[in-house]
Amino acid sequence: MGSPSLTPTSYVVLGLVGVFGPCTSYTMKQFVSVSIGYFWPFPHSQLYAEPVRLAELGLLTEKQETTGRRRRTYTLTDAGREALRDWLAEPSDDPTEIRDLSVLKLFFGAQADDGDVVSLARHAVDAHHRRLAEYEQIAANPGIEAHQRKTLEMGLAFERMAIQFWESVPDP
Amino acid sequence: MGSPSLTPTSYVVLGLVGVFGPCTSYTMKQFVSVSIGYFWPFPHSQLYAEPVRLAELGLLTEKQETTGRRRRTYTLTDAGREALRDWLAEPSDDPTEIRDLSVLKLFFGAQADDGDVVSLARHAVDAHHRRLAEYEQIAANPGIEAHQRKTLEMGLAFERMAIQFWESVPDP
DNA sequence: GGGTACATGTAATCAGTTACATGATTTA
DNA sequence: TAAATCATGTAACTGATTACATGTACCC
Repeated sequence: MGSPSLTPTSYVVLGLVGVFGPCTSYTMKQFVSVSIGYFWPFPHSQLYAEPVRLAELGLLTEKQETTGRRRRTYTLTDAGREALRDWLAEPSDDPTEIRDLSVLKLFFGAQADDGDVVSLARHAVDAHHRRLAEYEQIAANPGIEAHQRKTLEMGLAFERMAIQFWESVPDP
Repeated sequence: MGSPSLTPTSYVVLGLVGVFGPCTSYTMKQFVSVSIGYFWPFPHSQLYAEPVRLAELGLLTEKQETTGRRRRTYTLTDAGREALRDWLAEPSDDPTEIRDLSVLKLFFGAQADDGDVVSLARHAVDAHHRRLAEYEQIAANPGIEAHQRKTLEMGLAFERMAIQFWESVPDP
């Protein structure tokens, strides 16, 4: 039982089609760019390639326009909805990966030239401020679904923490 | 100017050889598993494959034992040290990626069965507690280099934040 | 009606992962 | 000396990224 070789990206697609109902890759792309894309980034080409695979596996159905843009609309099958629900039911043990080049550079800071770490920290503070502002703008929309808002709160908390952290770096 | 097509992993290797001086892949592996491996994970095979590439590029030199384990010891060349320093000097604009399957599942929580989100949160609290304990144990060692300790503090701050966050999830 | 931005995809490449495999060393 | 574990690698595969390419709609 269970699903053969679905990646996180697969479930993202299943989840998105679940959220929207029948939709196209572009619809997903738009939504991703202001939501999960912030903490689980991937190129838009995946949103075109992955649904094809999922359709082959019988987890989505595909209907292509015969006219105009000939875009493909995807719909969850029962099997797809079940695969998604199974995945959601199983708590994850994989640890969080925080991939941050600035942190990586900080780690090797002893080998940097004087001043480089300080300017690294300054840039990071700026970047996290900008990111925080983006999140706050998104959060200002009152219509966000509860779980998605919760996720956003994680983002907000992270950015605030990161700002505090990087502000503390230049000091002894 | 600048380096042609070095990945973050490349710089990790350069940085590690810089930290240790001449060393083998296994030495790197050991250190990675209690330091950067926590927030920038990758399989040990990379630590065998990547130095070969870097040696071809002239950024490392390789010396292989002729006897016993025939292990290869790598050393930074001047070009390698310069490439590393250049990279460290340029502040990164790439945003942080927080890859966390639990957060991803939370995001799609509206489509989960009753109770699944709550148990997801419980598992996450546990996992982050365990991770925090590991970090604290590492931090107890007084001999850690300053920048590395700073990085560890980021990890500590993140885990504390994550615990707080996930504890808040089951509630309204 | 021409330019520009939005929209929709495909093909090739490659870094990273998985899986395997064996050699060396320690320990019981 | 057998077994277990540590150490050292390689080969194949593939998901993801990069780069390209073109179609459609809108705006000036």
